Amino acid sequence: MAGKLVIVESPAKAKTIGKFLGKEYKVASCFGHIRDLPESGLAINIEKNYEPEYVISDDKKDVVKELKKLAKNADEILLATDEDREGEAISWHLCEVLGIKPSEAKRVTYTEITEKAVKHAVKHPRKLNMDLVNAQQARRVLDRLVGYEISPVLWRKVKPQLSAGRVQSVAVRLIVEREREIRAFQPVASYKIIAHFTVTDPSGKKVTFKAERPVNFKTENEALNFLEEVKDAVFTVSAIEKRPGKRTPAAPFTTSTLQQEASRKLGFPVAKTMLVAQRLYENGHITYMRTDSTTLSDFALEAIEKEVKKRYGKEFYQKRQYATKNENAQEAHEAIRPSYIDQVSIEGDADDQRLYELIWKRTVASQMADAEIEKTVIDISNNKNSEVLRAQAEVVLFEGFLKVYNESVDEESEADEGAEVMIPPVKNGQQLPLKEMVAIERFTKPAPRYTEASLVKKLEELGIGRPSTYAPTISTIQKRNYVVKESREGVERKYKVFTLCDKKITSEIKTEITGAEKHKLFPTDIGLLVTDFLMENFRDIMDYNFTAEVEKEFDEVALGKMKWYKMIDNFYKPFHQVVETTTKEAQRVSGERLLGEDPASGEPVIARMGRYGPMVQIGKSEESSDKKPRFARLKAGQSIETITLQEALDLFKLPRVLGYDDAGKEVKVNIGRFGPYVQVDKTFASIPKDKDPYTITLEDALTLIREKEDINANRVIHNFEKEGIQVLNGRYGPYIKKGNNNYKIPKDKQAEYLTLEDVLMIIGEQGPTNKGGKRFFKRKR
DNA sequence: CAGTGAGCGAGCTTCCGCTTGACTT
Repeated sequence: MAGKLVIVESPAKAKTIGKFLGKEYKVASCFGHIRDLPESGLAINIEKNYEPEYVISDDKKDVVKELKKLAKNADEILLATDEDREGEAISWHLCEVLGIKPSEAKRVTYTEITEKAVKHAVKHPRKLNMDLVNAQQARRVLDRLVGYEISPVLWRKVKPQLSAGRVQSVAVRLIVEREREIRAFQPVASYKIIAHFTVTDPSGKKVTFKAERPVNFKTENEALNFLEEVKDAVFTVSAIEKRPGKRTPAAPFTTSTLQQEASRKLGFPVAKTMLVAQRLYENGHITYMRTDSTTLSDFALEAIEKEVKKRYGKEFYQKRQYATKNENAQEAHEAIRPSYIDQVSIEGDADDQRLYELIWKRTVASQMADAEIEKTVIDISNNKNSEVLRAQAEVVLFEGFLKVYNESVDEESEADEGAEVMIPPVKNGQQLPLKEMVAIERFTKPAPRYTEASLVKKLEELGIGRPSTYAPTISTIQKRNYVVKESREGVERKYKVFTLCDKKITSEIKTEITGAEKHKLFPTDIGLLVTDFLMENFRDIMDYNFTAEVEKEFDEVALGKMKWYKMIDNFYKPFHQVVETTTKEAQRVSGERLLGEDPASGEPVIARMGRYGPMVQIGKSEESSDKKPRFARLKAGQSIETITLQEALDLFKLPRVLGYDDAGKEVKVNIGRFGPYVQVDKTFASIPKDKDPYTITLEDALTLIREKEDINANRVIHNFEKEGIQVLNGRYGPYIKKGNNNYKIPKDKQAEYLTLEDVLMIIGEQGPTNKGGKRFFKRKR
């Protein structure tokens, strides 16, 4: 049955468009890129104008087979991939694979997925834009050259298995530099003056409100002097100012802003946001979730107008167009919005519903009126000096979009000490009885550490990365162990408070917790080391403007003003030279730091990067003597750059013998590759996070060992020694193990009653579930 | 799973952007 074949990228989109076009058209999906450079090897022919070698990706073999079949039976093929650089390239790859001459390809694009737009689009195909395709090839080749030439340098000079890339290395640099800023930060103390006044409101009720000195006093002395001066002062209202203001709603969601808001409002990590959004998209609840555009289609605008007027009244409606801020935006999709605005809520689990609700509110609010605000500022003077205290309050006169949605901000503002937002009506010249005044010591704060979402925001501002890669980039830099997401407990800090009450001044020292962090990104030692190395040797690539600059050149290629391989050549020649000289001349780096002398032996104590991570050692291996240095690995949260001599020496308290069990065997505690553990004979038991290997009691350690022995005793269900096959109890229930391969036990069989014949049959029928161990899982990444 | 901190190694590791799977050592 001949017909027309339309190829789009996403299967969910194929379904929607298929409905619009009817039986005459077959709409299929190619699931994104179908070909790419092979994973291993450079696969770029430097001599032949950087000709890339493309292969069909393993996971796309079936897709391509299916598309070929459909193409053979079609009398017309329409390439309807996304309208951006990558989409154009995907269409070109489809041509190459399906045997279509690029000059004869029929390229279809539309900006809005409505029946009218799509039907019009398939009737008016254009030609393939080879300049745009070449800009994509340049992008792809550049990324491969950068990644696959710098990474091996790191293997030789720092540590095997490391990676570098145009996006990830800069992301790590941001975190490294922020951390160094924070470490170097010296808090500066100052004194904040807060006064509380009590007045009687018209109904006769006593109301207390707060006023502050706009600027803090620099020193304790100044603050105390001020309190002394005003001890007997009379306070009066010296000015009242009312200022109208307004607030404007935020633009509809892009991938980046959705990730930020879901993080702030719902506490989602970016990967979770994308997972949930994907589900909402596949179920037809929202538009595409990987987008850099804030544009709403005419269809959506109309629906939102109707919804706002119906739900809130027409004074709440205001039509708005949002220009996309990001210069790099490709705008192949709409903003992220509900597919059907009249659906306020959807079916699904709690996460689905919360994210949908967020998207609904943001979308609707974006087409609503400004909120009108009245800001009141009251100045309070006294008769003892010229200082002015200020009380501020905000009243919302008209809610506007705030009725639906209010965007959050990144930095949690300082905890307000019992602030009274409402100010009772007071008159100019009115005397105000002082209830209490405090001078409280405050400290300046360093720039905040990045969260996953605030890092995405920063990357987007720099034009680095794309909506489809923000979440994967964040997980890559964590997987490579350049960065860890952690919560850390703060430290106690003392601060002074002077209180003026009933004409007496009292002083007090209080403590607060400072520097506590929740789910923030911290660089690891290897992240610090690699960033320093790259900054030293590949400063151009690490420049925050590198991507923006090459993007300009990709644009030149896309406009046909420059040949793509010429552009790459201009970059590669000097770049490769740097790779060569760095490989030849750069020293191996280990971040070695001398901490001091071991008081017991007089040997030097050194912190450095070892083969298995950051470590400290006492003594050096000298060729002349056969004395061996002692080693210990750093604990989580410790860093080569900041560890002190004492902290380093403490690490050598392990391994230690806690005592002996009933049978007189040694109970040992140590920290291994997988964390702290207790050992008796050949039984190892991990020490759970809530216990410390330095302080764990013999009793607790023995309990852990007994529990572990129990598990071990129940581990082996059957052992067919001759055949080298075992039936074992694993983390996910019983399984069969032969050599390094594992096999599932069919659901209708009970592990206990399996005979050797049963087991052999299962092995014969099944492929191993893990394909010989590591490889299988590595590939999935 | 589990000590390590290498001089002689074999062979391997790695990028960024498009898109969704299939189901567990």
